[in-house]
Amino acid sequence: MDETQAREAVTAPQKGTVTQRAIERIKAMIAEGRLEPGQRLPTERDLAAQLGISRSSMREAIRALTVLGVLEARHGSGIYVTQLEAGDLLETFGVVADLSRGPRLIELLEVRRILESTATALAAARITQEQLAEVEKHLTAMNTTDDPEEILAHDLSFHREIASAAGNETMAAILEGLSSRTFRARVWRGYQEEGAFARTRREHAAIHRALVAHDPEAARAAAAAHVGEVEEWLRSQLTP
Amino acid sequence: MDETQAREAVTAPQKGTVTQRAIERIKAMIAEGRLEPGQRLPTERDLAAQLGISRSSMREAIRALTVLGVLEARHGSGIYVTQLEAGDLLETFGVVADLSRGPRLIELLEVRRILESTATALAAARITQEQLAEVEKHLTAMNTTDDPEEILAHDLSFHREIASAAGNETMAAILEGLSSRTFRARVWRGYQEEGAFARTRREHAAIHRALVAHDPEAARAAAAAHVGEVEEWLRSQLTP
DNA sequence: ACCAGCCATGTGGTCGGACCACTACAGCCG
DNA sequence: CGGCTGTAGTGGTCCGACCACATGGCTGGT
Repeated sequence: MDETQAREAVTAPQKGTVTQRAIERIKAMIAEGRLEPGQRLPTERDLAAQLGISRSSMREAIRALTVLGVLEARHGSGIYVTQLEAGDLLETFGVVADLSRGPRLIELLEVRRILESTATALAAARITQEQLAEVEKHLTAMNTTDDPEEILAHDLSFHREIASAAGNETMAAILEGLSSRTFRARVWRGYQEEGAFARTRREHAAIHRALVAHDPEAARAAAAAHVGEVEEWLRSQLTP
Repeated sequence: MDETQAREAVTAPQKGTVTQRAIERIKAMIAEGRLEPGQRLPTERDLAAQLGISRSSMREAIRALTVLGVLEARHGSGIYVTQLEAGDLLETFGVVADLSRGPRLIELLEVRRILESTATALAAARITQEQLAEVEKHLTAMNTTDDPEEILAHDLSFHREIASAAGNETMAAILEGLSSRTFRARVWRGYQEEGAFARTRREHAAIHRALVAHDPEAARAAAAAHVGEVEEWLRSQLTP
């Protein structure tokens, strides 16, 4: 047993699986600042040797941190720490939305209503002319096409631009996850069949008016009503 | 159609790594309801054979879904689908908080302020006598000890009980992540050194009063002020 | 001298097999 | 009948080999 292994034996008392320990070690390295965003890590083989575990276990640890958006593996090049930006880390939030059903779907929508209304209110106070123009672009594009796929895409962009204008990228990323593609697609499926499409258009117009007027309270109310509308519909679907 | 496309048509679309595909396959199985919460999956060896990949790759996929809180592996027993409850899936949210620094920490705190104030307002309207008693238990316990570790624990429980009383488990789970252990510990380190401890006690008392009075507006204001206080302190620390 | 293209090197990605640690259950023994 | 033990089956770990890809230096031509 060499000195490295000897130190490990004292430092790391057998808690949990070796892979779990490896995950914690790497996370700790980043938290302590020993690994900067964008920096390249040692190779899988070296890392495994450093922690005294096999490459297989180390790969599982790396894979775990990869899906969490903390690390990024580039085939043939190396492993890198992500920029640790909101978007990188909160991508997993979409997974939650995708796998949630029934009552939890409504709870998620409730959270979205709270955040979206506040974000829209903030946006009304802070939005610039350029950002407003971008919002309008998606609004008109949404109203001039009949392709549901395209409408959905512009709808998402519409809200994303607003959330971004609120000046909190973290909140924007969370809302992005809560409005993830499959999540909305699932809800939309039966939603627009009930002729609620015109209403959605009116609600978007109301939000836009509040943004133009820089009226936070009106924006909050309009956004809350918009999400609440979907929320109510979904609630009625679950308890017929 | 070239040869590559022809081969893909017969076997499987070669998009991304095999592990990534395996993750998607399992996620899809759950999303489609073919795997129920709590259900036991086939063994790693069987799963690998079914998808035509090696056990190593399958293990990485399983590990990835494990850290996301979707699956749970019990040594010697098997792999199971979690209950897919908010707590299971949003545990990873704590990782984000742990690895966030600087401006993003403030953004996270801002999100927490929005959610916590709303949750506290909801709790004021809905809280029962039993839940109120539980809240009071942590409040008094927090005020009758000097052990910072214990104070922190009761502080966390205090807010968790309130969030739970709001009736939205998903929101409670998110707030739990935003107040994760290391996150708060980091902030507290220098915070209470500035004699802000008495103020924290007053703020908690104000929140409690609002809950007793079933006054949502007062509760919202008290909670917003409470989190905002920490937020302001942190902001001043970052831009000296 | 310069540049394009090739190729050696090193990296992550995949595979198969072996063994260990643990759980669960059936069957045995008291 | 109940507790105990043995055993089959599971996830956990390790090893070594090979593949796919990215990179940078080197070779060959111009």
